[in-house]
Amino acid sequence: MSARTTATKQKLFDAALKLVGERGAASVTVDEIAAEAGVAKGTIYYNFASKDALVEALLRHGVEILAGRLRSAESADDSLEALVDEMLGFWAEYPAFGQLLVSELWRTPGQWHGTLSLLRDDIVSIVRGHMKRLSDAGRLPDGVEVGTASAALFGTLLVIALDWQVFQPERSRAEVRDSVMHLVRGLGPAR
Amino acid sequence: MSARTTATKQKLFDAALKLVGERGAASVTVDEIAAEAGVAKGTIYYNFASKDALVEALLRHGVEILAGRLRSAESADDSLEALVDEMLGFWAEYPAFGQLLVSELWRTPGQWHGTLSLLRDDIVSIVRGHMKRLSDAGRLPDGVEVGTASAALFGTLLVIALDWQVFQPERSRAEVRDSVMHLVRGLGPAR
DNA sequence: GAATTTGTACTGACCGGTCAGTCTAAACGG
DNA sequence: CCGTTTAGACTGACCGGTCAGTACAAATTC
Repeated sequence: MSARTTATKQKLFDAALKLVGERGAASVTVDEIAAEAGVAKGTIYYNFASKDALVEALLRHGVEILAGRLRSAESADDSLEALVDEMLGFWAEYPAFGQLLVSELWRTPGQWHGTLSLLRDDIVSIVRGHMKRLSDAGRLPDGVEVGTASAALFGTLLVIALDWQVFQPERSRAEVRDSVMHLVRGLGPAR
Repeated sequence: MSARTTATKQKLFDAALKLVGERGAASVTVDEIAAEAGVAKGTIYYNFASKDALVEALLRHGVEILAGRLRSAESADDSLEALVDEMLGFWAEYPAFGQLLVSELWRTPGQWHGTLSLLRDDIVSIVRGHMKRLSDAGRLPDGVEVGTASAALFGTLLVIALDWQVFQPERSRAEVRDSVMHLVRGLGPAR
């Protein structure tokens, strides 16, 4: 794949992500994506087999970036705060990807359900590995089921990040991160 | 409104909820909804001004039910467990409504964003009232910001319920509820 | 000169919305 | 009682626009 096609695909990803995240995959037209990317419609069909294939590639691409970030964040600082912070940073940078993901991930017989299940597992298993390591090091309280907790943490962070972006954009990332940490460790009855 | 139209609207809500939840509002056709409800297409337009209006009515209807449940649950048992349990029960009963909500709620300039913001506030404020009462009674740890926490709790429960329905349907409601409570009060570093 | 992109024009299936007409049960009049 | 009218609810064929995908010749890039 030449550098030129890579650049074209990148433009298409950016454009598609923006539009699809905002308005949903089904209601965005291929012509709009082409216009937003500043590219001819034919180019889309030269690079992708169909509109669906473009969206699927977009999903894979996004998850790849997120997975990469989580892995490198983990090697830099293995605390739970660091993981949460990195994920919030990703969602802040690609809010449209969060919107896309959240609106497709739990659609039972959706066209991307198979793909998305696998992608979800990618991310959740990274989180799980992270938490497992914390747990083994005795840095998590006893009794936390790592599998359940990591799936829940991923979903929770996703919606909290979206809520932040959409309904409370004035809050800072650090503030949100602290709220999450606080929520996640402090909401029990007074002790 | 006659009993007949009420029944028709109910059939339309059921049909629309099923299809729209599964496949998304934009990709479900009015003909499909009519067929699923066992009703002629014209009937839909007799009862609702447009496809959008139908979906909007559906959103209001669903939130009304949820709000009613939360209010009555609160009067029966004011613990946090009871609130969580009731909400999980609602999502278990209307999974398609959860799918619809999650895929539209955070769509920034979406056609239903205005309506949805208000509906979200309805629910969140019920949760907030509930938590405020717990907080005043000294049954929450100090420092919990009730506003933030209630929005986060609502979103968190929504995605956890969806994840439960879609990816881990074999788990029982009580089991999920306990995980949530555990997550929400126990994930901090070992103390 | 091969690969990629462009621009424009086109097709055909699909879909939201319309509308003239049907059905039915209740109200009315004799 | 019984024919007639009225009104609300419902029907489904149809129309017009939209949109994914195709076609292709010319231009651009490597």
